[in-house]
Amino acid sequence: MTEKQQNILNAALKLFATEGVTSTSTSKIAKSAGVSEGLIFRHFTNKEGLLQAILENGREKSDEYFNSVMKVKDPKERLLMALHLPFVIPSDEYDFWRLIYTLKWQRGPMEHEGMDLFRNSLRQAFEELNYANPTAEAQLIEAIIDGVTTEVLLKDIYPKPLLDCILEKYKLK
Amino acid sequence: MTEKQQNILNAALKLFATEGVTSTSTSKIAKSAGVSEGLIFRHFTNKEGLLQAILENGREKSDEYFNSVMKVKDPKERLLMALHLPFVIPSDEYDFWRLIYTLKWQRGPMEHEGMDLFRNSLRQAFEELNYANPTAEAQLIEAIIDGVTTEVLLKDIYPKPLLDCILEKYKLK
DNA sequence: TACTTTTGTAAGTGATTACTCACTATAATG
DNA sequence: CATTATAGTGAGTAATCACTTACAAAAGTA
Repeated sequence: MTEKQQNILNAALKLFATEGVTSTSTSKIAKSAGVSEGLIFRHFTNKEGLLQAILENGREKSDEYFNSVMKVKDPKERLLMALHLPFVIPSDEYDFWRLIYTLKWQRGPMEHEGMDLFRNSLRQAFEELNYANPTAEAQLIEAIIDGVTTEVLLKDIYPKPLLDCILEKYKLK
Repeated sequence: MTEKQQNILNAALKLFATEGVTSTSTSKIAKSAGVSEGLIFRHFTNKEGLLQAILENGREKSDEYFNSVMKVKDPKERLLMALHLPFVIPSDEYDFWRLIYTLKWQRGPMEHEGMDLFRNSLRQAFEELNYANPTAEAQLIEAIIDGVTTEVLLKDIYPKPLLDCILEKYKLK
């Protein structure tokens, strides 16, 4: 991976996240990355290929988050870990997650293998805790993580009081 | 409002919601609405004007939802009403709400007057119920409505078990 | 009926789009 | 050193973009 190749990826991620994929032209990316427009196509075939490269690049990060939750054995601890997720995203990853959340509405939610394992591990935690409807509970906690992450990415909030409210609902405090 | 004018609004809403605003060309809208492309500009000045017309058109709907919650006096009943919101959206409004949720990431969340009143009425309900941090609680319930609405709009879920889980967390059952 | 306003169209406009091509500079390899 | 593969450029391409303009049909109004 050359330096210019990295510049392209960085510039494209920032532009895709802030202005949207279709509103970002390849010429704008090239200008922002300080390379010729042709180089984008040499390295990434086309605009879609560039987007996919960004997505693959970030998938490793997201898998780490999911794994850090799944490896926790104690069910209560695992839920605690899951509910912390929105608050442990480092701000230099915000652009990537904004991109993910934007793409959801045009291309559907990301549904790779790791995501399924994550969902199952949550459901299993609720089963072990004898919740009445573990599947629905897993769906809800996913929705909460989703909604809270949206708040974190779009507004600037005070994490602590919000997290306290969440944990109280699940009696994890 | 002519029939063709309505056709344009309907076609544009559907295309904007499913493919995104910037990926939808005015010629595509015209073709889908069965009118000449020029008519779009006669009636709505430009593409942005068309989007604004759609948004104003839908604001009445959203205000009705918020008002139906705010007019409830009893705080528990009001929270109950608010948490029902994601499940009372009729499916013929899905396109509009998908559009709203998409735009959030490019143009920021919609922040009109009615939204502020809604937020305050939720905070006040938590105050009356003597919650420790009403502001954070209002933020959380907003995030939950947001996340659950996302699930409703993007996946097909069973509303009842999910709603049950939510109400149990707030001891509203 | 005569006149004005509104609604609608078809054929344009220049600018921008994603992408290609011919070519050069650099680096790796035998 | 000679050869070959890779990295990089800049000037193209046709297609599409949002939008305009000139003009006709329709509808309202006196």
